[in-house]
Amino acid sequence: MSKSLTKNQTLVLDTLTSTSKPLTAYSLLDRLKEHGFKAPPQIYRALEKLLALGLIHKLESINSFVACQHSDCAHQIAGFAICDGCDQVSEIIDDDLESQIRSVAKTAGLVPKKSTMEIHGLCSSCADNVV
Amino acid sequence: MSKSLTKNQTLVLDTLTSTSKPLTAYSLLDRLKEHGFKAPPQIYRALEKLLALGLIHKLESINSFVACQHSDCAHQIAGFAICDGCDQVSEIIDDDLESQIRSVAKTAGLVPKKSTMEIHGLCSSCADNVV
DNA sequence: AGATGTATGTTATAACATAACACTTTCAGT
DNA sequence: ACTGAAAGTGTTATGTTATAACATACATCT
Repeated sequence: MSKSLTKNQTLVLDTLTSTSKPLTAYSLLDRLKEHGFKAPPQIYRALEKLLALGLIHKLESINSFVACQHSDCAHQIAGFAICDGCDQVSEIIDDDLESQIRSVAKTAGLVPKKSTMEIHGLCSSCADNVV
Repeated sequence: MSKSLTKNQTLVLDTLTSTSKPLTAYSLLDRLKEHGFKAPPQIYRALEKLLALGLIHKLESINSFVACQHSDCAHQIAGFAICDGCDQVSEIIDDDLESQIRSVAKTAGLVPKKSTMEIHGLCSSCADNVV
């Protein structure tokens, strides 16, 4: 059995999982104050661990965190499609994308360790509403 | 001739161009204090304009800015290979990458507006030195 | 029990970014 | 050249995101 999560880690993960939208560290802190959280390091330490376990992802372009939408992403390369209208995020895992990233890294002579790909735009329903 | 840049914009762009490594807004501010810059908004406003003109890029994963390496990046879609050892950055523009991004966006039902792709790792010389 | 490794609570501060206001410069249209 | 709109600047203050540092607690192994 894999290592179980601590109370704080579980609370943070559950909050992200049940929200389905990306949350910032400080909005997590707000939501978890009723559970005794008081200061940013409590949140950031839980996030750090969850990231290392591949259970969540950080969206660098919006300084926010989302639960992984797949079972276990620890070593996968994912792309994210982020709707700027409703904040909904889709996580895309795709062999072509992964090989594309490796190929770009190779072009640059880089041994890749970690990558982020984030696409911003409007989802179909938000695009319809703007007109 | 395209619109010319203001003094502040030129100073910021020249600093980025002559450095060839990514700089944060605050390190730009430090370097430009001798030219009369005194407060963050002066830097951020210049950066904002240069971004809009496609003359620089923001690397979201390290909160830093680099000059565009493709003299006039009308391309909105670029990938960046970032060496965590020496901070050197390569900007990659590649038709396959671009179509890959469009395809990922389409999978997610997103009309893409802007995308970021940043790959972290070690360049060949840094990888050799670690051993 | 003692040693080790990890997690936690807490205070303080560092690092990144923008709001708001007053003033100046630029430049197209009359 | 005048003028009004748009863009740029200087400045102060503040908001937002993230980590350093230190003390304490708790679990696990020998």
